[in-house]
Amino acid sequence: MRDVTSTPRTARALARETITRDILAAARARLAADGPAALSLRAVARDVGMVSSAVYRYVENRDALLTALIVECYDELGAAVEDAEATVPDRDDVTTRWLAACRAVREWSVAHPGEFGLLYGTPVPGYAAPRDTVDPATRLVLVLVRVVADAHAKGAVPPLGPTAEGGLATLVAGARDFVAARGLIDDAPPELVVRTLMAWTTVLGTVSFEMFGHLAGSVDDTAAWFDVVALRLAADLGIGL
Amino acid sequence: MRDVTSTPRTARALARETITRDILAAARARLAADGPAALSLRAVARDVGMVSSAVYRYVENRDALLTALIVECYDELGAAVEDAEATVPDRDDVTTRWLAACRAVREWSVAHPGEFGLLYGTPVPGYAAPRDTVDPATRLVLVLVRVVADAHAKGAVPPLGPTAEGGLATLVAGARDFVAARGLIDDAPPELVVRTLMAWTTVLGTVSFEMFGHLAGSVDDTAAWFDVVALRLAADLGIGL
DNA sequence: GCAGGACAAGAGCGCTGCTCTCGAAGATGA
DNA sequence: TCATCTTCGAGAGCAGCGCTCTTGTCCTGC
Repeated sequence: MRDVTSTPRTARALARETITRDILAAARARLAADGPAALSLRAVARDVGMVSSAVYRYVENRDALLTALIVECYDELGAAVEDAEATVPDRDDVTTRWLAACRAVREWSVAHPGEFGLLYGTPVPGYAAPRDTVDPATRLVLVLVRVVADAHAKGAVPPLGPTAEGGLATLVAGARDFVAARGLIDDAPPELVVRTLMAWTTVLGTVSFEMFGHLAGSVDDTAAWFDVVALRLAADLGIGL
Repeated sequence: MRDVTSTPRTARALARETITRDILAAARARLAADGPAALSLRAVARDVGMVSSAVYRYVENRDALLTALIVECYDELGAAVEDAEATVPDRDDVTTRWLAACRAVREWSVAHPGEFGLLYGTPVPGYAAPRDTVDPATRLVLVLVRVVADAHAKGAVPPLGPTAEGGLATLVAGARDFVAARGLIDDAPPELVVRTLMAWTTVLGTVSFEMFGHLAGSVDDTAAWFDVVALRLAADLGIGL
């Protein structure tokens, strides 16, 4: 976002920076309050004491504002999960590290429902997430993968699936390249990759269900339910007892 | 929706019925084309050749229109899954029945992205799904539960989870009541209920990931990926080989 | 046949995203 | 220092939105 090419920090450039930050902060507050679809550029303009046309000096359009918010939220969520996982003292206790990371995902989501909807809900109508957003999105997944990779290095092996055909490797080729490129596991067992991807899907699905109200009537104590799910996923991954 | 109390089918009542149907159909088309958040009452009014205020004679407001569409979509999806599961000839082949039902969920969703977003995506801003929508929503889940119940009756038992504490029963009390009230399994094993709920979450999570683009870069052949997931879920449920 | 009700259309309110113009203020080169 | 050039904020305006109210017309039940 900030220009690297040592721009002279004139009064104008400084003002521009702070005002841009203000606009983003106001938009973030609106997002938290009303949800992504109701985010109105005019409303954030009023919040920062500007007329709507003036904010177009700082933000290209509504979509650009949403993109900036998406990046910010992915980053915040990723950081929260990183912190939660990193503060588990016993680094050998992979199950606890897994649980801590998963819990952090849910807790951030519960605390930020509007932001969650922006990240993982229905894409805003005409809006297509640009490339800038995929990188911050991986930050969170990386934490989970790292935990699984550590467990795998310690000898944990997931139970084999029903059809252990060779085509599995090409099916999840993208995901395998992803972990290999980051030096986590090279030549990861396809079954492990499949199970990790499934687990991540279930984690987010569980949070989604809770956030969007699809668990109503089936489960009351959603926090306890989430823990049960996360622990069973750990077992399916070959982690834990 | 339709009045049961034998309304005299005068020309006016007849016209009212067909026009209401036209409006719903137009709204459905708009929903499929533009997604739920962009559904505009004025646009559907134009599509049916009316002025916007005239539509309010037939639809209370935008939320009511959305509710009607939600019910219609849940019903359509439920019927599709029911059909797919029912046409599996070998009723003893529970795995195939499970796979057929799961595939139907994905295929309907892929064919109806806008509708999927309405059902399982971010709730529309000020909109809260009324009670009318929860019943049609269960139709689809019921198919999956019935398959699991049949497998259970045949002796299938899911692998025990990591912590088989007694609290599990109260945690999923709502879901157990749900299946008991419909005479599927009374006194269902909590572990089975947990596993079924988890499986349903993963199925929808997988479809969600595909629909909302979170699988991009990890998996290319999403249809094959879905089958792999569904089969592993069957295994985790104690169904299948 | 006539009164009452259903209906379609139009105007209007306040909101939205976004564009264009204009005057003021800050930055910059001669 | 001063003229120029750029940036900025405000305002007006366009087209669209959900929704309400009024008006005139047509249909239906008595």
